[in-house]
Amino acid sequence: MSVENPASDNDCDAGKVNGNKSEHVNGVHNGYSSSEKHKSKSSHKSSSKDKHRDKDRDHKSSSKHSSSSSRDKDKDKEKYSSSKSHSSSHKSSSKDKDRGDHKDRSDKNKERSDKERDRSDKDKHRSDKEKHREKSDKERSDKDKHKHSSSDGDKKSSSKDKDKEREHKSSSSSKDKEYKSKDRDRDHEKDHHRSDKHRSDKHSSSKDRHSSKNKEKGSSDHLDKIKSESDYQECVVKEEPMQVNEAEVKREIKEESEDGFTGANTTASSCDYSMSQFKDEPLSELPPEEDSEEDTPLLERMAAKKRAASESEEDTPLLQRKKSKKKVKKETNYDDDMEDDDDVPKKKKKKVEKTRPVKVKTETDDGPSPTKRKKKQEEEQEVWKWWEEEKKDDGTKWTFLEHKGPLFAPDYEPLPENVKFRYDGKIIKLSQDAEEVAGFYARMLDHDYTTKATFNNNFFADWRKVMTHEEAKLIKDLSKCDFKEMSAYFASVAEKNRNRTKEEKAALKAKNEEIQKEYGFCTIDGHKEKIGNFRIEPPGLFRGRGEHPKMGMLKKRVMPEDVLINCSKDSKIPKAPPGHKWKEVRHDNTVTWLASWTENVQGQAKYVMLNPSSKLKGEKDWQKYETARKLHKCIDKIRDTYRSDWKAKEMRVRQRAVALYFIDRLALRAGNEKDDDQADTVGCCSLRVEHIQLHKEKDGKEYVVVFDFLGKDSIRYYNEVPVEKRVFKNLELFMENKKDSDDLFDRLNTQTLNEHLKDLMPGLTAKVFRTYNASITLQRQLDELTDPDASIPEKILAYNRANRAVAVLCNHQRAVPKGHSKSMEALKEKIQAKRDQVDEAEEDLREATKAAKRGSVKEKIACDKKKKALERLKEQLKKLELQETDRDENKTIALGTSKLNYLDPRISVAWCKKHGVPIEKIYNKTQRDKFRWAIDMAGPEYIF
DNA sequence: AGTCAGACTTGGGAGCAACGCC
DNA sequence: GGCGTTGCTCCCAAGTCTGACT
Repeated sequence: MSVENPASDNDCDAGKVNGNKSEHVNGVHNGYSSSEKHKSKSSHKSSSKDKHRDKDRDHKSSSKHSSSSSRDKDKDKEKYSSSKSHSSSHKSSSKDKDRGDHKDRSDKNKERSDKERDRSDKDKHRSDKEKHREKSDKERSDKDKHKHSSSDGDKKSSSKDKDKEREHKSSSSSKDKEYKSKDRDRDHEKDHHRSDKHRSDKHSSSKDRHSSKNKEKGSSDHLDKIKSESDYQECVVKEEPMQVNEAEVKREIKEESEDGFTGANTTASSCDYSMSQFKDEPLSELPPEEDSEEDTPLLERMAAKKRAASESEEDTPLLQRKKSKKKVKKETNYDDDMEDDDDVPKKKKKKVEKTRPVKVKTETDDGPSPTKRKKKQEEEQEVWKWWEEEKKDDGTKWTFLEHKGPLFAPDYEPLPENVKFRYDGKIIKLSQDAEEVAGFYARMLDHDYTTKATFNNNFFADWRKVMTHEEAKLIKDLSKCDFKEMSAYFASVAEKNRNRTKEEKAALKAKNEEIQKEYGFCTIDGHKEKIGNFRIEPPGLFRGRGEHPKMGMLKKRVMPEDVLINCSKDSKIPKAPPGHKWKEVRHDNTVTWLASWTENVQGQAKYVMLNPSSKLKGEKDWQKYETARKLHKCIDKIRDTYRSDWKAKEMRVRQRAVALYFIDRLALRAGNEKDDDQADTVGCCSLRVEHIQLHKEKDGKEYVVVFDFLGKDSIRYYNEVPVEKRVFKNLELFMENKKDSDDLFDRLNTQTLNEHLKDLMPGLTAKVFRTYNASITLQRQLDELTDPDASIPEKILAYNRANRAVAVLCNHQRAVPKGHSKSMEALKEKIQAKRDQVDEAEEDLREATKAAKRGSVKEKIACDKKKKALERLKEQLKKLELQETDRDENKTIALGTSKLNYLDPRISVAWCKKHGVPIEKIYNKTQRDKFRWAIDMAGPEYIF
């Protein structure tokens, strides 16, 4: 198939509107009879999507501005900078948008209530919509029928999915050809639609936006590549077949199936792409095209070959290690060994002697200074080596649990008499409840939130609810309220707190430690463990992220009467505060929470749970990484499966396959459906047509998909990804006859996706791909970037770069730290000063060398000294320069999340041990506590 | 089969303590 | 010891996923 259309022409497809929008909205449940409740929800959703579309436009146009401004700022950046400018630009843009959005918001609120009214009407119309949907499907197939007289398969696609499934099972493989020719014909068709007016405003503006972004992007860089993995295609298509690896692949697959892999039938043979083509380039890890030192494609390919060769052996060292450690002879059963190794969290085959708490000496390299000694002592605390114990498999989380219950927020302290609240210029003495809530708002007066209409409206409505009758009668307009004195008072209190004397601070610290001691620990199965959040959330105003419709609502004070306590029957039951009682005391050992309550704003349950260093959390974490490692073993098979599914006859299967490809390759989140009373954010399954743009050619690359949407926490995901032609064609197909606000994957949801994944591998869910790809990326980046002969600071920089690559892959962004530019300037000055010193020292050395040549022993000694001084200075300079690079590269990327949640800690531990880097340089105290199991068990040869 | 509540993980930001430099 | 900076901890919102219920 040849490329027939210029790049932008795909845009028009999204605009080819016909048919009823809810056809597609409801498509997820296509063909199944749904409950009335569901029906109304679905139809409801379609109107909300119009709203979303408007919102998204706002968001997009504002992002255009910011990207160009940040372009100027970031002009002089070296590597990595371009991808960051995207992210930073987005953050500022969404803030800008927030400020100018009030009107919009109230309109939307209105729209929402209209929607509520319309809901019942929509229910009525639903059956009509279903008819429309069927009609539309039929139209599609009719169209195809025109083109291909033999396309009987597609006629069937107009009927319900179940029927289709049945029919397709019996239909022949000729349908593949059909699809191919349909694809071709759709290309033709799109040519006709080029002048379609739907391409117009939105698309031209978005094109502008993207072109500005491209400029901003500048030359491609390492991290961008990791994120966009732009040469995935190149790898797949151009990579030389590797004979040796292919053999290994076959062996591995055989082993996998022997291992009990019960995946769906992979039809690799019928696939256009042979396995060897991508065996060596897992989706997560692609050789950059044209980058500097560490990124040459040739090198990468060589590394990939090396990797592939070593991958097949990867478990052996581990096994050997384990065997030698345990001195257990298990030579006869390979599978058993494997399980022993990999499924430890699930079951330990060999019963390990139950460990008592032991003093664990941590791996510090600290010097003997008093403070450090103290620190060291703290680290030598009692540690429960739970990972050496046998794991229970019966679903119970504990047998004994005792704790003090949660700590409640302090009671409200009324304002001093001299702090006044004014309404319409007049001093008003508020009742205590009204004053407390007013205080919540006054505290946030300087915050962006109070410029948002939604926030203000919600706050005011809830505030009025706690007012006395008289207050409510009087206070009717928020704009007439003057909270300034209150705000100033809170600011002064904060100031005073900051300036507390040493003694006051010490007293406060002691008090907090006391509280921590009393409430911060629990006893679980004979061990004392730290609790994560023993404080009940204090009342305040709800701060939803992004455009949250409930922002500003009052989060009420939680009372003991709202709280459930969970502990064991035979424990000392915690006492409710005097004069109060618990809502309930239960003894449920199948859950891990100690206390819970339901928060009033969203009606969500909140829990008091254990600290990440605890057994319960650690075990779960360990298991998570083991599942990801299991995925590593069958990832090729799974990739084969979804690639062959791109050609499936059923739309449902095709959509699932393409979605899975995105989840795997781009580490997208699953994307559950959301209600209208939450911010409009999406993940893979909930992507809408408006969130992607298709370009047959963009910046010299073929079949580019541009993703632009708000993900979790309303953080923007923007990525231009060249995809394989088949994916591209499928996307065109999915977008056909849909509106911008329609679901891209209308036959897919997270439940069905995860069900499918479970069939491919037990325990597999969409989330596992993120963990897997993050961890494997770290491991490979570390292999690639670490120079064994480099200094420790250089190695740490390499580690941070590898970590950064993962953060970019997972789209973990942060706002540029407040004082960033200032601190960078200071650092630059420092570097310049050091350079001057180096120059001076060089000059000194030159003269000293001259003198030494003709001079005495004394002068030679002086020369040596100068030499050493120069070396020292150069080293210092290098360290500073590394610091500069590291800090700047980190400007808009948040490393913490990936480090804490996605990277198998054993990879980092092994790397530290292998390269002689102290673990403290990578993990701080808290992180070391959390990952103690990994630090203890991983040797330098550990492989993910 | 669909829906929903419950349980748990993931996520960025605010605030403050600790650190390092002068 | 003062001050600026860094990094840690806490906070709590927002996801994912499961399993019970209808």
